[in-house]
Amino acid sequence: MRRSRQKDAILRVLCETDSHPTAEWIYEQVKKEIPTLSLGTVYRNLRLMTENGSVRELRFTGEQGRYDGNIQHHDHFRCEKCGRIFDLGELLDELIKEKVARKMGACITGHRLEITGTCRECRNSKY
Amino acid sequence: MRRSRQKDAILRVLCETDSHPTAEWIYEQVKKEIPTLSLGTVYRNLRLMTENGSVRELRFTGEQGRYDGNIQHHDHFRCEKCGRIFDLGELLDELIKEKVARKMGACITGHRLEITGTCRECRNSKY
DNA sequence: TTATTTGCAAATCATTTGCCCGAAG
DNA sequence: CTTCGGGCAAATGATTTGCAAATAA
Repeated sequence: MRRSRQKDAILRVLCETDSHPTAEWIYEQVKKEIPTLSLGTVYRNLRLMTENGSVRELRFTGEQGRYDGNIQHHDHFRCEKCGRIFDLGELLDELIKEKVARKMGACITGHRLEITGTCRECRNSKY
Repeated sequence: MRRSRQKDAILRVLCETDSHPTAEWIYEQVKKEIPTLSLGTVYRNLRLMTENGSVRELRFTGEQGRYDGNIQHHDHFRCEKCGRIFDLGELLDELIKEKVARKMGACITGHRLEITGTCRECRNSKY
């Protein structure tokens, strides 16, 4: 994969935020710096980076795809009111995975865990 | 929500399988019985039933949406080779959720957990 | 009767692709 | 040079929607 100004900028923007943005949002940000940028390029590069492991793709319930610059495994909390996604550490312990592996005769390579609820702010907001 | 022949058939087909089918697959099955059925009706009704809680929508992998007639909470194992989705019991224990709730000041309403790997059959297949 | 649901086709929306041109190595 | 990446616009594929006709209550 050849390097480019747009790839650099996309990855930088993604890594500088902790907001798990959509491709669209990244596009808007990078456009400020490279006005000729096209949305297709953002999708293309996010996909390439996901494939080579520089980026993680999150795909929650029915919504648009979101991206995470933090590739270390971690689980997520999604607030059902405001839609924000927060990082949690790795919650699922190895014992559970081993238990599943044994019971199913399967070989486990990963997991995705999303906890949902209402975040502190939304609980405290008036409406 | 008014009852209808197509709603009954859709729900029956979904509950009779354990294959976590797509809307398309359900459509093919029900079409055998109601040849005039349209795909739009399947989508429309699956959505209504998801909203009123008769059906569960699975949407983890970026793939097409899948539906589950078993509405009791349970987690899933997805084989990355054959793509099949197997049911697991409820794996995530309450303690973990409480810990998250306390740390985040959030109120937890649910979770989705998908474990991925290679199932027994695929491990044993030659290719 | 009359309110809902259906079937159909057109519309949406996120994402991907084809193509030709400009840039990277 | 020569190959790969970018911009653009058109294509795709899943899902949703608008509407007139059909059906459940």
